[in-house]
Amino acid sequence: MADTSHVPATLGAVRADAARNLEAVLTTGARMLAADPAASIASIAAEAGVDRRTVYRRFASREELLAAIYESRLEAIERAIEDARLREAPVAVALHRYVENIIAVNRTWPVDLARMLADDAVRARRDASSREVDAFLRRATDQGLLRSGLPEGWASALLPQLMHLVSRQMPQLSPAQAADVVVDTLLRGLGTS
Amino acid sequence: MADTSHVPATLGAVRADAARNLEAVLTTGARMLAADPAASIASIAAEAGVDRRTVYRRFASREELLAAIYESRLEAIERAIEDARLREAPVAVALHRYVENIIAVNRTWPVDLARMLADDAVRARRDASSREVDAFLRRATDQGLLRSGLPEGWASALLPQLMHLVSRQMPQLSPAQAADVVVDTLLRGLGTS
DNA sequence: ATTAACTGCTACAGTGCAGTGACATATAGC
DNA sequence: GCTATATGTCACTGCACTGTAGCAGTTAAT
Repeated sequence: MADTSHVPATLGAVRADAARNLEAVLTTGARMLAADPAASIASIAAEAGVDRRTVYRRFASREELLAAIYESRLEAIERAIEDARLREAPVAVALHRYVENIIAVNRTWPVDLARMLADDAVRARRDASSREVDAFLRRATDQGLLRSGLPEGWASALLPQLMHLVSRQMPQLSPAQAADVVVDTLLRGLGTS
Repeated sequence: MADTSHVPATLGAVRADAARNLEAVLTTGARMLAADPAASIASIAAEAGVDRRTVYRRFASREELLAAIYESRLEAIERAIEDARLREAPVAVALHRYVENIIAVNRTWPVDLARMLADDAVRARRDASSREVDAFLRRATDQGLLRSGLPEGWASALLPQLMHLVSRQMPQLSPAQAADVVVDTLLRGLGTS
């Protein structure tokens, strides 16, 4: 699930255990920062089973660790969109596939992007993904899957929120089952009656 | 909107300007803590237009300030539930009224209760309110307003999320208009088809 | 007008966390 | 087994925030 492609090339040849540690720090960090954005590096390191100093050997600063975590989420989101083929696939298929993918992303990288939007590069990538989804939602509306006349931006705001909610609140559901619930609620709630 | 009934009785006779400052600190604090839960007392005081020391004259510690803010939100929620008459009023009426009230609460006290659930007293009050709403949702289901067979807890989780979303994301809508959107989405999404 | 309450300002100690350096130890790959 | 690489540990500095103290100035209520 997690990859290390955002790690500088000079670290490409790290040992297997080092790579494991790196991944543990990233995913554990994502989980802890989602629960408490002020989580200290010491607590993240402890939870990930490594020494605080080890984290600093990988990441020059707290800021860099956060950047790596958000980078992981951003990349996972971009892969999720690509895999769903939002532009070409039939809207009903693409919607379900996208939702299922994002739910998996939300569970692995539960961090909230909102805290990183100050960074222009992050914001640009997030906006690009958002535009992609917005375009898809317009296509869904044109094809009659969603009804028109809804408040501006309501569908765009509701969809991520539904996915976020089901990701956190319904851990007993598999991503596919959770996607069923989200899609059903969305299509009934915003669909052509 | 904001009251001071949670302030100890010994402060009941504060001067008018002092009461204004107190209210400013509470509402500004709620707004800033919602945006950044680690906001310092100094920054909250500055934003509220008072000295940091003044905050400490009202609240013995940061913890107490937070408690007062969450208390304000809790109380506002309880008033919102009472006013909606969830047990007696016709379900459609009660639902809209409740949603509209909570949206107003969310905009005045946008803090997330999740951070205070460690406190048993807070948790108990939140749970009591939640039970009240859950009972109402069951009544709505019995009367055919919501359909049965939905995943366990889905309606209970979705409703607050919809209200939260519309409170933050659609500031241009009045509470009544925002309530229209939420109720419409909820009833179509979870209603008897 | 007088008084009591309230506020602003400066300075201070205590604390926890970020980030760094040096050195000892452990381990994967040869 | 040897070596390079990665990790653990201790010890330190710097910084931001919490919480406290005293004093001077301001303002609401009588």
